[in-house]
Amino acid sequence: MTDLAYQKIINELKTAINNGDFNETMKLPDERSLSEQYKVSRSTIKRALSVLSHRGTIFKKRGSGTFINPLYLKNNTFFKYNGSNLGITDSFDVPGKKQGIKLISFDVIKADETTRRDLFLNQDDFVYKIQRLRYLDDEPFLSETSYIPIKLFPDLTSEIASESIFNYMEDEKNQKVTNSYLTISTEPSTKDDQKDMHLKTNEPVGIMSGIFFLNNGTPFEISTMRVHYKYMKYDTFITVS
Amino acid sequence: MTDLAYQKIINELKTAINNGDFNETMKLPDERSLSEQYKVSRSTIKRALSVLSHRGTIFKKRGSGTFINPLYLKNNTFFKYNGSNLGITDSFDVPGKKQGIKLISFDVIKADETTRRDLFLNQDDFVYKIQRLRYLDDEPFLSETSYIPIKLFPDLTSEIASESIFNYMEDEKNQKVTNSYLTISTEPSTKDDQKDMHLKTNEPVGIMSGIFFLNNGTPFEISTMRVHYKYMKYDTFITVS
DNA sequence: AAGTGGTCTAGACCACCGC
DNA sequence: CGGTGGTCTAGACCACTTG
Repeated sequence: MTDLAYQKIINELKTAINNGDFNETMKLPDERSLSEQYKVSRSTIKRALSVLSHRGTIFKKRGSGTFINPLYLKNNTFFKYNGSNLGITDSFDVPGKKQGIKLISFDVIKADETTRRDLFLNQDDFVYKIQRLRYLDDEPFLSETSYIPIKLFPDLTSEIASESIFNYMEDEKNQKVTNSYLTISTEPSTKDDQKDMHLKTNEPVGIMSGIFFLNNGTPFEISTMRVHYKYMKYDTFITVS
Repeated sequence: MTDLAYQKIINELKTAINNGDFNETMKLPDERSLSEQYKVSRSTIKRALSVLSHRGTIFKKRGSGTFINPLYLKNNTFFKYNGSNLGITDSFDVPGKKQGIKLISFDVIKADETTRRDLFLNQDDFVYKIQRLRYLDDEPFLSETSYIPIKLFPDLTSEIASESIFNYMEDEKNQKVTNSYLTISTEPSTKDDQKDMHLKTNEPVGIMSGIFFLNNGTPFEISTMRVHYKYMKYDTFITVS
């Protein structure tokens, strides 16, 4: 998949951590040892550890060592950023459950003012409006409304929209979605939510809404996702400055 | 405040960007030029640019150059944690509203197994258990349960706990909370939530639960916050790899 | 072909932790 | 004090974009 040294080390360390290889001490080998072990410079080790640290997998203590973040091992979240794909399909990958997508609607409309602003469009640009319902093992858990400029993806079809658009972009068009802004919030469920996701009247939805960008900085998609509250779990690791 | 080269460059570039110095082309000077200009190695420039890129301030295009993220200039509210404080008091700062804290309980208890593991404690370590209710303009909006090891803060008092603990740490003890690992989720409100935060039975709470770390990597506090759904808003910027 | 960012090295020196 | 992570250097070579 990748032949970069630091990526390879990231993956191997992640595997080792998930494997429980360091569970006794919760501590990783020191950087100089890892450098010898993987036969790379200490800088490359630092780079790999830095990525894992920003993901919240590990944290470092100057003078003491590098440790596994205990919360990472709890691993009880549904929305997981796996380090290589920002799409929902991959982010909500639940082992042992099969994902499905049902296309609810697929239209081309004139972008309204807000959409134009967020996607950097001109007055007369058109966008696809796509509504989809996502399933885990035939259980609906997420309802999604997306807007994509037609000029960025003129040959998008309802067939493509019935599966993972991001994966199609990446596999077939060699374009990658590399950045996203998301705002996470929550609301009581609407009647539609209750019908779509089999919710009781007192059960809420999580809302994830934001913009996705291609790697050249072009805004690609606006999306609002309404998520069954039991599947609404988002992990975040924040570092000041 | 800091005398690190890469931090200084981050701040100077940020100022220049906010100043509109690069607005004509939306492009920053190339790395080799910046390296000469700031009289540091190219690696140090790369480090500074990398931080700004992860914050979403800029993005880089191999072969082309480094560009300002247009969204950064358009809407600064996305960058909520670019400031310098992870505390709730500062994070939920709503202009024009006054924050208050009501201390519900303040105890010292023996840490249970999970707490011990998460805070890296020994068998017989004790922790403060602190329950607080937070207000905006006399309207309760967040209920918080926290655990802090007594050995990290032996002189913590109920008076201090009645105000911002993070600000006290920073101002009086010169210790800074620099990292947090939070899981965000949502649930129907409980009877207690409804009473605490004046919620209707169908109105949910947002839940933010996780660990806060000091800048030396020591886990400082475990916290679970139940938030009135209208105040539950979390912004994220994600960059692949 | 020239210019730009990406990866990686080998090593120096500093700052902090715990014994 | 020894061991750990943090900062920074000077440079080599690679991969991609653009004219």
